[in-house]
Amino acid sequence: MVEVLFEHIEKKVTLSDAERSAVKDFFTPKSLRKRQYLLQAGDSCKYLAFIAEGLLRTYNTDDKGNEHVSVFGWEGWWLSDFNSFLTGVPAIYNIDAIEDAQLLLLSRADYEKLTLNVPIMDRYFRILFQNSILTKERRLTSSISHTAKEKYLEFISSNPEVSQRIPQHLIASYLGIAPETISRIKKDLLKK
Amino acid sequence: MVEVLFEHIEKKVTLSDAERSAVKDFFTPKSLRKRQYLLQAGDSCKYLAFIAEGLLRTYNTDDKGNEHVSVFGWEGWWLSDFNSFLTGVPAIYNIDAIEDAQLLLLSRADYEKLTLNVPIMDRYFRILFQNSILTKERRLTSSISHTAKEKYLEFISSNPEVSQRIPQHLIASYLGIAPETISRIKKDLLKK
DNA sequence: CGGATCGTTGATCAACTTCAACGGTCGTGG
DNA sequence: CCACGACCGTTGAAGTTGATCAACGATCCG
Repeated sequence: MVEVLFEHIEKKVTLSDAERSAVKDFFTPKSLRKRQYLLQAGDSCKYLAFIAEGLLRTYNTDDKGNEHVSVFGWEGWWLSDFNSFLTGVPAIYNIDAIEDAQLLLLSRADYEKLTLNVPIMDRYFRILFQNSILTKERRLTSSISHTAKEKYLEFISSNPEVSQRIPQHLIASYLGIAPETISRIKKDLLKK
Repeated sequence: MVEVLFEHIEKKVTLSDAERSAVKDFFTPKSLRKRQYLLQAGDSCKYLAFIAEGLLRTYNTDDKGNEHVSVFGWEGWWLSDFNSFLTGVPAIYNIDAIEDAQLLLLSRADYEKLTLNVPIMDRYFRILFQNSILTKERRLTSSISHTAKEKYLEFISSNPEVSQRIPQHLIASYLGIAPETISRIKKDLLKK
């Protein structure tokens, strides 16, 4: 399981054997069943979770009781309520499993220790976050300037495999459009 | 001018004198007049720009010729077309000055050198990006789940001073709503 | 002074949401 | 092992929000 993690890390930085074994010790494996929570809003988010296998979602519930998916995570991604994780305030997001999952957890304290003891991990996370910013930037632009149809097509074409694994009403929630609208978009596409 | 930069850096990490003078050498000052471009779409983005003074915007122009502001930057922020900066591909964003500005530029090569020579700067950027992710996360949630009115109110209340300095049609563009809509929202608010 | 820039207002229109009802499929407990 | 309920997607009809188009007024600046 740790191999998935190293594989992912070594796409971005090179680790010595010493570093590799130092890194390994900070992580705790955890498995999650479908529908099981990793984090519930209101709790403090104790961990950064690396997904070795499976599919999860981060979502929040607004004042009117509507759920909004904000992130999907699958093999090779990290999830957490970052704000809660970093500052200790109660989480506003829930995280649960869409598919059974295998995770590697990193606690707040260990995150600090890891980046201090193994400086190259600062670099790894810096690069990771850099890429994450690019992704969010793109999504923001898309969310602001594209139609529902464009957003949907963009999503499935930039995530061809995972989009198959995610129920459509969750994709709708992620894109901020009504599930019925996706239904109609698909119908519309078939006509042509 | 460099003091603004150090002030900002030292909010996140502590620098030794040696580090401080090492860091300083990597930056080139540049001043920009109102309306002047820092970057034009199509060019490659050569620099990360730290804003010591002034106000800038990042925007792109879509197929229909509409401009979409994606980021505002002011004192203490960094701007660039990240993707272009990191990968060298032509920029899709324009960056120009809304107010006269004083910048400190960091080239791609120097960014690499800086983070390699002064590892604590990896940490600085890691923390910077961490925060940037939080901001974008929030904006994404807002953009997906809030009404035009809520987005507008959120923007001015979370950016009380700068929002005064930005023309309203640019705020509209940033929020992805029509300028007329902001006009009507304001009118509506006055009634109460 | 005259044009460019920015905000306002009114009228119309389109995209998408909401509400309601229905059909299919999956999984769990009797 | 079947039946029932939860879950998910689909379809139709009606309603709303916000965009678009057009015209106008104000202000700023060269």
